[in-house]
Amino acid sequence: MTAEHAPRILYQVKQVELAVRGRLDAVVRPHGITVTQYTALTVLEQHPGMSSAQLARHAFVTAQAMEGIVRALAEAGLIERARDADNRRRMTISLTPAGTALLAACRDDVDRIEGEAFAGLSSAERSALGRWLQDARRALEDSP
Amino acid sequence: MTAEHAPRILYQVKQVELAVRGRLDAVVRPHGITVTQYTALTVLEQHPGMSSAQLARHAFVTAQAMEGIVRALAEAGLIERARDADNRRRMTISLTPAGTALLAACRDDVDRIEGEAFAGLSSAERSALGRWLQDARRALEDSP
DNA sequence: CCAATATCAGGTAGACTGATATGT
DNA sequence: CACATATCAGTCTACCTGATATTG
Repeated sequence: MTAEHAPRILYQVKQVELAVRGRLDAVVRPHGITVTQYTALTVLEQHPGMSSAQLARHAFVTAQAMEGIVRALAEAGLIERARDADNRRRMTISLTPAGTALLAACRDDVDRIEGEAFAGLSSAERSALGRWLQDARRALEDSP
Repeated sequence: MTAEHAPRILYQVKQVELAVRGRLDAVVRPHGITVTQYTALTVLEQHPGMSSAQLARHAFVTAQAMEGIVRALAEAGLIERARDADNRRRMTISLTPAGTALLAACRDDVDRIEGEAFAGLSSAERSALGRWLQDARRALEDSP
């Protein structure tokens, strides 16, 4: 007889991410960007002045992969790059007004998706969930 | 003054998934498959006899996208397809011994990654986390 | 005839490795 | 000279849309 393996938490994380991706795509696509590009934009909103290389490390991808995403956002006029005065090999990235406006235009829809996903959770439970996920990310980025 | 937006739980889910993907890639790549292919294999392990179309719905992708993944797994000799006797337009998929062996060979490494990610959580907390994520997936798949 | 399934064909996005240029 | 950053080029995987054939 075969042992019943309980689904791994890692697997369930991926499943939620897959389900979210489709919903998020429907929200951001009409604005002309992809989910990956949207995510980069939200990181820049929280951390203005990041470089492409920093964004890449943050997303666990190579500098080259992030380059393409950043270029697409720049060509769409959603971000601007400028040489860092202190470190002239670096390009700091900031949102343009159009980039800020795009994020604002998506916010309610994204909040609605999050509301649906975690409708059954209390405020305290949501805090715990957020904290556990944040700890998981940190644990995984520190160890390799 | 700018309001501080607490990072969304959806965002944190994606961050964990990104962090996991890199680690998982290092585990499965030496076996000649990608993370996406590995995930499909684990679904088939839990649900033997699924069709490609069912796998596609499960992963929130089109039948065509899953087709490519399934074909790659079949060409690698990790799965087998057979016409469903009851419904001859369907191809039911099952793991080959090589597919089962590959999953077994990865299991400890994947368990180790999960252990690192959620090292700080008690058994009860892990259960709660798994349940909340499962509920989130269901809520998102039911609503669209 | 319509719905589901499998599959072919072509296109795009995002990931990789490798190579190059430049600034610290 | 070593290292970090930005970027070009080529390739692969995983998505997508559209079209076709078969079965229920």
